[in-house]
Amino acid sequence: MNNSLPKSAGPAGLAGTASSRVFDNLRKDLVGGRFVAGEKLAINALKDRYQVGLSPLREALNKLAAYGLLVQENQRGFRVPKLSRDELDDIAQMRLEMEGMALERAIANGDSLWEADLLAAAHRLKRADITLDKGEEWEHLHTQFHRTLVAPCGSVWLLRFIEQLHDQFDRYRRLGPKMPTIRQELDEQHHQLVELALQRDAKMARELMDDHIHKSYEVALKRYQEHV
Amino acid sequence: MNNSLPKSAGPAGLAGTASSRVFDNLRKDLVGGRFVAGEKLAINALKDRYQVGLSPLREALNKLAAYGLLVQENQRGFRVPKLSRDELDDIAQMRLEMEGMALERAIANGDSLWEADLLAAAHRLKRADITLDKGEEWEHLHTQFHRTLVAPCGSVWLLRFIEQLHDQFDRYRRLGPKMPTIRQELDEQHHQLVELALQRDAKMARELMDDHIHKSYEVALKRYQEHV
DNA sequence: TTAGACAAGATAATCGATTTTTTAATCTAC
DNA sequence: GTAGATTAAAAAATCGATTATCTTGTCTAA
Repeated sequence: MNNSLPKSAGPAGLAGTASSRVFDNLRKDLVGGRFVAGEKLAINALKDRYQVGLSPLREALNKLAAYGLLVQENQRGFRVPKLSRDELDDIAQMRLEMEGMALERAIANGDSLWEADLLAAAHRLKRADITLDKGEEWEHLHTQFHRTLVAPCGSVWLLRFIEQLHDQFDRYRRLGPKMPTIRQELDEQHHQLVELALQRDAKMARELMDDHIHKSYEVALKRYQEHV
Repeated sequence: MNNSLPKSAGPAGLAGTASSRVFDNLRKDLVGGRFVAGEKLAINALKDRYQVGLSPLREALNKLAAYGLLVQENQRGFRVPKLSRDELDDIAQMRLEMEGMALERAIANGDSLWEADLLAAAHRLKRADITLDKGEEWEHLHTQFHRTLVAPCGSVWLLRFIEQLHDQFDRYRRLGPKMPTIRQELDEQHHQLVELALQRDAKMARELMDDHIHKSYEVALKRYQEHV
């Protein structure tokens, strides 16, 4: 028997350790808005919540702080970063620049395997949407779709930054309840993005991507403003 | 008495903890090339080297892994990331895009305080160069200069990514011994960058920045090729 | 020979307890 | 009353020891 099934999607292919498990779970919960922004984390409570000892928990918290999903202060532990309009604008602006760049490069580099992956990812996403999002399913497939879209951009660092920005952006977008109406419009764009990618129309694809991020930004902003 | 002196330049204003101290030191050493690329880190040896216990050491290693200066694998600890031509190209390319963008924005936003800071940073850097680099002095002032140059770009995330890319780039640039000849040429450009920034000539400044990064890239590439 | 099983040693990860520092509450002097 | 000192409780950071996993070398059976 071998360990071919990755049990964790942590930093790299880290599997199995308590630290990586709690990292994954905490990351999901932070991105999914299950903590209050600005909140101070009570480490002992987290120990219970994630069923893990102190050492692996602290290691996970340290990683998340370095990743930007937590802030760590002097000798007073960890807290969930505050949200701000300025930061949301910053994140959205950066997404525009970086995902636009990545998409153009991906369209230039992507091979036919990419085309297949893209179609598959879009299909899975659409199907999940019909069944109306049981749990985190749609979120995961959505992330996966955007990841696939830019995957062959040729820059490991660009992909890394984009991923990080997505996590940060989702802290805003996923405030409050779901909005199926707007989602439909955004889902429409996902398919148009695939179309344009397959046609290798980099210019139009980038414009659509800009629009897509703009629309998502408006959703996120609304959520943020309602949430305050 | 208060604690107005920051004792550490860690992730945020983290001061005092053993973890943050060892994080800073390890980061310096990794960026400065005092570890062999690809090397597996012997945690017990690090404990002695940095005079610190296992827990804070592991926390620092976890942070560095999330930051990208280490890689962490399954259940077999930490290692220093390998170097590769492809990655160097990627990093340099990303620096071109991001620092160019940041510089343009900084020139648009920077106030007169920035101008003063910039002149000061350039002066300190030049002076350190004359006294011929005692220890890490020049490196630190160099980092500081580039940081100051883009500081008022208005994007926290852009600054963060640039910082990260600098650390990665320096893993290549700082292989092997110093090269005073080329450094002189690069130092020249630092002053021209200040000139153009003060004149608010964004276009020329960006071109010069591109050239500056290109030249640095050539140095780094040479080092890398000699180092293999 | 050589692939696979096994055991011993080394290393990584985790635990439980201790030390240090912060926080909050109370007290005291003005 | 209020600023500052004092101290008890809480929380963070760290330590020392334990447990789990990997690695290496040796052996055995085909």
